[in-house]
Amino acid sequence: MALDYLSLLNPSQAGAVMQTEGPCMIIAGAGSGKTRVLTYRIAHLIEQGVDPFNILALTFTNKAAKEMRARVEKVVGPNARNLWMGTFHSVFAKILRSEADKIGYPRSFTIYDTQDSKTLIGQIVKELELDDKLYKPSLVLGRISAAKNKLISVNQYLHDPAIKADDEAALRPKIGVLYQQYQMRCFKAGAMDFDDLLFNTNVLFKEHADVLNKYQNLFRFVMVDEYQDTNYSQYLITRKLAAKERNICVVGDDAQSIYAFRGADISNILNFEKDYPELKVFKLEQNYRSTKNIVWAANSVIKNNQAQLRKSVFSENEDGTLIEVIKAASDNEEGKLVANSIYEDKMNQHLSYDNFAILYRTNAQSRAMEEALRKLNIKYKIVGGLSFYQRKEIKDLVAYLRLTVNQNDEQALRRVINYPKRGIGDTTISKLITTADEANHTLWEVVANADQFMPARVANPVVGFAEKIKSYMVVAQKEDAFEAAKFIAKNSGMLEELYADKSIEGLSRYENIQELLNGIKEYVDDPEREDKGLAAFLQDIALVTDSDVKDAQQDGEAVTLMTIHSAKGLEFRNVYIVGMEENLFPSQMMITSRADLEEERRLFYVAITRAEKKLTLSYATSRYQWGNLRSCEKSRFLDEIDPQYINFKFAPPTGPGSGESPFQHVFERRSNLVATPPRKLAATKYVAPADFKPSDTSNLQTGQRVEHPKFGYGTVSQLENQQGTTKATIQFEEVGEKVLLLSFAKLRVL
DNA sequence: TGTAGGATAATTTTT
DNA sequence: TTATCCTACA
Repeated sequence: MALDYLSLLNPSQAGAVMQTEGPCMIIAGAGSGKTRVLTYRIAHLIEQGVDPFNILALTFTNKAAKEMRARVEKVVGPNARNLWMGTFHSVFAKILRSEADKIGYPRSFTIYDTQDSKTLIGQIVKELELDDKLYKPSLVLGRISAAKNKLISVNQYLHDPAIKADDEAALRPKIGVLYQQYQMRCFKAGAMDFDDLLFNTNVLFKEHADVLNKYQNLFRFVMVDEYQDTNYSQYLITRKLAAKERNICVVGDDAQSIYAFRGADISNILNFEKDYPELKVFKLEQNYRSTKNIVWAANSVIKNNQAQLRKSVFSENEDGTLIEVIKAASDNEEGKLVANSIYEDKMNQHLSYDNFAILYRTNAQSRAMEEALRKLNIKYKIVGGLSFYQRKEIKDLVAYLRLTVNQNDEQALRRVINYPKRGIGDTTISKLITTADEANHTLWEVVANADQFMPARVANPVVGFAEKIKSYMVVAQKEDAFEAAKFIAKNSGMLEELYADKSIEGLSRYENIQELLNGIKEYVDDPEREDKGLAAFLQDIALVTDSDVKDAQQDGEAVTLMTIHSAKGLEFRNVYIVGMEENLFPSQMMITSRADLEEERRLFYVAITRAEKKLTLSYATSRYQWGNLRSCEKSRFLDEIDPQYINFKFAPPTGPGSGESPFQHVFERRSNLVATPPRKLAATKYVAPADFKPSDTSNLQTGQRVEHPKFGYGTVSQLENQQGTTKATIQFEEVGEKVLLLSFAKLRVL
């Protein structure tokens, strides 16, 4: 069997797979078969007789973990399910769940998401009567988070003169106090934020040698993917776990380090060599993913960085097509040109929309792209952005569930104590909080016994609320997560309230709740699930990101839209990197220091290397920002690509009907012309009649007049049949020529 | 206490 | 442009 997969690997890959004992570092260039090596390495371990329960493999996303588990399973069979595989956060949350009492937290602790943390900080700032302009929650949380990632405790923070000087220089001397208060409130609420999961794991291992010992014996083989993205806290956890057996293998690529803003520290790679002098290093430099042109272009970009481990990534694939650059006059036109290009390539090369990805620096850029894709009836899916679990109605129901599991969860309590309305106002809530503070009770104790602290008239609804929650606790103890959630959704009055709202949003909120319940049902019905309780479910979803959710419900082929950050680790045949403009990419916040700019450049490197066959870059000379037009300059990164890999392509002739001559993908290398705002307001905007009904278009003829709900009236000028689908070219009166697929387009024949 | 409407701020990237 | 926050009034 061993020979079997060795034949699939090149010498350095095989070396890394066979090196199972002792510390090992794999420097893996982009597209060099890193996942394949990790997969076979795990498979190899198992075939050598290592029990999967003794293997810990840490990844950065749930998706990567899931994918790797599936791939290992293909090689070694169902045994792979017993692997400890997951993100740092999910694996250690799981461990903390069984050990939390040792460090003073309840085992059913809540995980605060970023929003909970920010809200709490905002509340503390208010309570301490600090200036909320100065102490913005996101800034304060960033400071706290950075401290935790470096394992700086509240006490250390308060007593460190350097930190003190820093905060005072920034005119924010109270950050330490806020950190202290925040930490205390979280602790009281039985809650940990994302960083606490790692911080407290360190505390646990430090203070309880027996526990550390237990996991050292359990995890005889430790593997870490994307090692360049680990922070100090994560580094220390893995070092401790591997201290005994020293069987640790890390995989990383310094050129792809893009999470320094989250505390990731490239020096972990350098530290690694110091910690394990007997280290074996493997370099994977052959790129199997991309064409030569793409690899060369990427190399020409990254060599502008000073700080990097030298390695030479090369490709033996075909040269491939040159990189195309699209220049657009505005963000909307950029969308249009990209969408057109996707449509053309799909048709000409008989591709599926799954082969395309549009990558951008910020989530806000997705909108222009979406609009353009919708106009051409191109299906797309968005990864990231507002997560399902961040929607209001979902958070509301989840807050009820959280409160049922952990009554001290302050943020959950505040969220639902007066939702649906039960006559508990802000005054009452602040009174409850101050009472709890003064009498040194938890908020829940005061809520449950409100009648002892305030007049009956105000206290009654509060006590009633507490009784409700108590009854949920009973249900949750007897029933599984689904039954409990269903009961709570009904009994809380949430379902009723949402059902009564007949607006479009109201309807979709109601559906979202149903979807959440379906999700819980699925969770409970999973035959391999051991713990079907509410607490386990909540723990699970707290660490789910939307890339995971969206992936699960992919239906049919669609173009993928996402930020470059979330594209890491993925690959697509044709990739579009949009918004190649100064102050956008590189981002305005990242151009002041060399280190930041280099991280931004690595991000560009990551983006380029996602493409297998064709890469297209685009930029706009003007862009809407906060409702008004700003002119933009093309990104410095464009000039860093060696021009020999770029196609200086001129535009196809302007089509009839498009009055504003939008098709100018002229790449002007030396042009410093200031953009002229191109956009004129649409004078008469066509509005579809309310009773618009699409007709059967199977017998459509050229010359016929049609109506489209978005484009208005037009005449069919051309019909074209391609592999069973019919393309219609239509001259619309207001928006000009459009090419529509009849199977998608909603047309009414007049 | 609840609501409506105006003022105001905001866009980096994510577990 | 949009979302959230705050204030004034019922």
